[in-house]
Amino acid sequence: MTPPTETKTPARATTTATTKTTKTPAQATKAVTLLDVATRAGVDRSVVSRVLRDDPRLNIREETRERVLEAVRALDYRPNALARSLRTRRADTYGLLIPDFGNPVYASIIQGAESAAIARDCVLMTGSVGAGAEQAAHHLDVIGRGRVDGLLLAGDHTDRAQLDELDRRGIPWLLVNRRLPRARRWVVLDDEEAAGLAVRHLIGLGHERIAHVAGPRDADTARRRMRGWRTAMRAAGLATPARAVVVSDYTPEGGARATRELLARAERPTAVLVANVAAAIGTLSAAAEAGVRVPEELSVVAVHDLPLAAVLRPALTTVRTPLERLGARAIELLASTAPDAPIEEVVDGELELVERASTAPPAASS
Amino acid sequence: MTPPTETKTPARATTTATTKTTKTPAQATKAVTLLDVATRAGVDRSVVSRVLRDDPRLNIREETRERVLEAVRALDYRPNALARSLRTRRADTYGLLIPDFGNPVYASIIQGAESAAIARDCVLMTGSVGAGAEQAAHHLDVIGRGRVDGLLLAGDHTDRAQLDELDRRGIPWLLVNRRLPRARRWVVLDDEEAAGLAVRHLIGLGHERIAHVAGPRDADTARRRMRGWRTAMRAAGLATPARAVVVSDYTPEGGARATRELLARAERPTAVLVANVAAAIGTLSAAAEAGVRVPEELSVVAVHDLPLAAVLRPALTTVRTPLERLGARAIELLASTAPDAPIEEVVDGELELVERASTAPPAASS
DNA sequence: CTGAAAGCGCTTACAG
DNA sequence: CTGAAAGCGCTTACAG
Repeated sequence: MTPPTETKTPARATTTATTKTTKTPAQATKAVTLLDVATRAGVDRSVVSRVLRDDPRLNIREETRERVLEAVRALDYRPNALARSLRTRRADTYGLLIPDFGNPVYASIIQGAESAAIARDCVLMTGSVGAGAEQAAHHLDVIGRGRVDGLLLAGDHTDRAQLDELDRRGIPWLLVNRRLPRARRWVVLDDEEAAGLAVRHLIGLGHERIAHVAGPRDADTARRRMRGWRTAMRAAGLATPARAVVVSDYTPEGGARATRELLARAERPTAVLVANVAAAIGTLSAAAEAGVRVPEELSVVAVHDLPLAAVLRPALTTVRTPLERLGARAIELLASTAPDAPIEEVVDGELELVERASTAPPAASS
Repeated sequence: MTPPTETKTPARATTTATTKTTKTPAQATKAVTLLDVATRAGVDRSVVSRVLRDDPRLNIREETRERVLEAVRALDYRPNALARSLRTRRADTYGLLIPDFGNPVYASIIQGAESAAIARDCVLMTGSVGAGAEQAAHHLDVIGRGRVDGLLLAGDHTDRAQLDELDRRGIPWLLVNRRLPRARRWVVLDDEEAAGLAVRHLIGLGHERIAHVAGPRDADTARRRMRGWRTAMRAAGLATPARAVVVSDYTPEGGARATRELLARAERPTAVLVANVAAAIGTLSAAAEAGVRVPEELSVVAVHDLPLAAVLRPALTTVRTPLERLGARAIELLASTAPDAPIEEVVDGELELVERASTAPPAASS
């Protein structure tokens, strides 16, 4: 009705460009809103909203619905997620906390979680906590501000106090790939079976002195893989002396260090199960450095497969684990389970021994 | 004033638990709101808000301010980020799109961007687009719904049409580690210099036949590294024939394939610059497979350093690049630059040749 | 069968 | 110096 007033700004022209003109088409790109769509379609905002969310309690003439959808298309309307979330009290966002983006094992978990989140029309926010506890604090703080509907906790930087804090704030959480005492919400892989599979492969090749480069003492995965090693050894009547085990972390450097220690011991093993593929890279490196030939003098097998494993020298035999499925399953469980209900799940199936060049029968020499 | 009414629900007791009781302390964990804090402190909500954001236009008695802060602490109040964002029209969130979480080069970029976002009290949302274009579409769609204040685009899945779409929606974007024709907002590393540094290292060792395992033809980084290789070669009076170049992608498998091709050619090089560290892993693998000893028969150097490089056999000589700084700088530029202003920045300094075991003088045999 | 209204939890110009 | 009010863009019980 009222035509755009030509605002003449005489003397007091300032540098600020925020003169409120009545719509300047090219500029400003003011976001299209529900009201814009409603106006164009000649209906109320609420009708547009209901059409878009397919409200079953909405009986509308097909013709009107068409008009609404046409307006949505014409204006390329995209509902504002923040406004929607404020109203519905659902952020449609899940958080995932990992130790470090550089760890390729977590890459697969992230990938799985991301796909599952997308499949639910949600968004995944992944943060790393690294070495610095202050980064973890930041993430927990942010998360407390209503930005996520739930939080996946992978990696070792979670303690009981943090879980209590999340409980207090009413934010559902789920431990991924690890457990914690008194925390009855977790989803993990069958680490024990993965380790067992690797050991049985070595035993099948004829090995008897099979060492274990284990993960960190306080890591839940490490304990379960160690148990798998021990159980499989005993089942075959083989000894599991303390000297056959050396503790490492899940990095190449750690694996190298641990392997050096192992190779320096009196009675050298003919084979070794490394608890983690990244550490196993270090094992190969340490063996080469010590002049120990793999697989002739030392067979090496590791838990978790990676594209990288195929391209190492020698190519690394691994146990493939469903890491991506673990991430996806974690989102599904988090999204579909009541916040106070326990979740205790071992992701099933899909363990597979990927035989490459790093394992072979022991040399006849012994 | 009115005491909690004891609601006796006689006959029509249903299963639903949402009987509106006047505060049930233990249960429900209703989020603390601004009003709760205001009520406890005996002031208006607006005062609390201003105290918390340190509004300079607020003159308040020190005593009152104390009371407010005390209430905030006592209730452990955390402002709702969604409500705040809706009002201020700032999501305090930046997006980052990468091709693949499994690529360790991007891990460093993410890490840098994450730290920078945290430093600005913002949140980073990282999504991967992988092979599937539909995942990219999902992310772009989500981003169009007001969830981010700006978007970092790393990786090759961006085309001009997507940028136009973002422009239309008024979402500031910035290309990271790549450029695109007619897209004047990017931040990159000094790829040319990085490649040059590597080549000069090889030349310094006495090499003359220096091949190049290049990146993908359409990758901007690949072109710049190739130019660096060529320029450094010519500056030393060395030839850069077409047969000295072989195209690869930035994966170990691709690097292995390309290197096999290179080694099969008539006149074998004594050294090779691999455009990317991941591809160089494949180069080592292919060399070993072909019985070509590194570095005795072939020196190998790659762009980008990784912890992994130190633990390969032989340990890989690399050019360390400030990837983390690239990610951090990208966030800073995105946050501090007007959406329509051009950004064309080469992250400066910090290139360093990390000499390990994969490079040595050429064998005297030639 | 459709519209008007209230409200999610904030921030911020505006009164008093 | 502090409070009341409007409004960000949605959704959803409630009227008519």
